[in-house]
Amino acid sequence: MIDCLVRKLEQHKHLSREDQQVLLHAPWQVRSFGPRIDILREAERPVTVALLVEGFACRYKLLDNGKRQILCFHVAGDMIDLHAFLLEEMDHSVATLTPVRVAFLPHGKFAEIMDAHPRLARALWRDMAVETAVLREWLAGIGRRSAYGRISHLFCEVLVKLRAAGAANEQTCDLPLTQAELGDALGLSAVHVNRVLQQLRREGVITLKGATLNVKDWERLKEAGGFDAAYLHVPPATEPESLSPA
Amino acid sequence: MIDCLVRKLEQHKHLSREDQQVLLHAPWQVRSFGPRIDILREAERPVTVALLVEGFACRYKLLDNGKRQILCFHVAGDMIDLHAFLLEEMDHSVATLTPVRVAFLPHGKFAEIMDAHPRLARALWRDMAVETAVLREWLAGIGRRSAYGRISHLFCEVLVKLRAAGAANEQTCDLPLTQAELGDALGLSAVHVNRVLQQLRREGVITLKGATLNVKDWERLKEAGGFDAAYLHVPPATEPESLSPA
DNA sequence: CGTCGTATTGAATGGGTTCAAGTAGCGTGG
DNA sequence: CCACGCTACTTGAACCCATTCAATACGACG
Repeated sequence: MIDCLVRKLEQHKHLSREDQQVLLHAPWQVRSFGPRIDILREAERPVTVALLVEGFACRYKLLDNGKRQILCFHVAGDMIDLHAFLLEEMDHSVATLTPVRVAFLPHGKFAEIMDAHPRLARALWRDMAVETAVLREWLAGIGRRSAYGRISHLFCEVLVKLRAAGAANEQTCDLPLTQAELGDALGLSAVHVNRVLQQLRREGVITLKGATLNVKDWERLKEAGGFDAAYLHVPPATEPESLSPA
Repeated sequence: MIDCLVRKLEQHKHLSREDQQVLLHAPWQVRSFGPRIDILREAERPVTVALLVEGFACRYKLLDNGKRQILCFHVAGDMIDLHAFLLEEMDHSVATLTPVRVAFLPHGKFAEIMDAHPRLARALWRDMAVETAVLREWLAGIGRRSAYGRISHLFCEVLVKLRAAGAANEQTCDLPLTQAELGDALGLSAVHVNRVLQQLRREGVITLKGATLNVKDWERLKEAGGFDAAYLHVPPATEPESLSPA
């Protein structure tokens, strides 16, 4: 169960048997949550670290003007509150999208492991750096791309990330988001998301039905979003270069 | 010289004498750069870590549509390429704004220090988490705030950050940015930045002349930007709550 | 004193929002 | 099994914030 984390960390660098064991056998406590539920709220001070082991979640911020910005999406294997471990207080919230299961581990225990296993600490640190790299790409996209480009880019990102996590095939993956949520993630209104989606469908680039995204023309989508997977820092083998060009 | 880093790290938690010494006496190599120069470019693979010891710099991304997005600003005491240490390859560029001095340390040496001094590693890790927190706030601002709000918010942030770094007084600080650069940071056109600045001046909220920002009405600016300093995770004492309310 | 970069101004355009109404899909209870 | 009600999705029209283009002013500096 915890091995979704081990698997992810190992994608980049092999972990020693000991490092793996210490993670797997730590006293994690697993809890389940329904969909669209806050797991952590801004200004909270968690006493545990949390690992998403199943389902989809997202970070978000509520602004004083009543609007919401989704900051990133999380899938199984992601640590969702390392920030609070390092900074004490949450400066944003984390909510579920689908039903999820989350494994918790007390800060003290986690700190012990980190201090005693620098390799493991480094791997988690690196993982956080990847998350930050994605955040930077989002910033660039929201700041400087058109709605059409942003949506295309997000779809590229999701497909590559889920393929790397082994949770998607060639051109299809889960995307359990309403159009309003897509808007909140991309800095757009739900109405405009709707119109752009229709355009993408009309052009035969994608299909989006229920919670399933189907990329029918990868090259076109990539082009539309100006997508270059480098910032995701996934092993090249897992990139979908091999997708049917039409 | 390197103590700008030590000072920053100590703001949060005291470092042992040994931790301090190991940082201060590492074999740093200092180099100077002129203004508006790239220090690191996207796709590069640096073999050192870099610490900004004097001047202002920024990260940025160039998009395929020719536009630029500035991702964050850096001041003395900031590590500017920990990402490349963790991820190998730069996924964005770092450029100077003013003339700067940068201290370099080989990755190998840095890795040794990190592995041998978990406390120090944790402090740097924490520092990176703060940078990420700021990035999230930028994302929320660009995604969901008006131009007027974004500019106000940025000015609040800069003032608080520089005050915390001891590089600003009550209401005045350096801001060595052209309006075009402000636009690139905020996802706005230079023309519109200009118009909003004039409005802020007209309203008597700020003054911005050359490279100097003067906040004449902190409360008003804070209100306009919906600013709440929590995300900066600076010690409360350094926040400018005490500013003249008019 | 000319020149180059930065700041300023005006007018026209447009991408995206907002508001409002209508439709489709789906689980629930009668 | 159907009516109900919810939520998500869709569509149209009016509006507006911000962009773009283009011209002008300013100011520092050689």
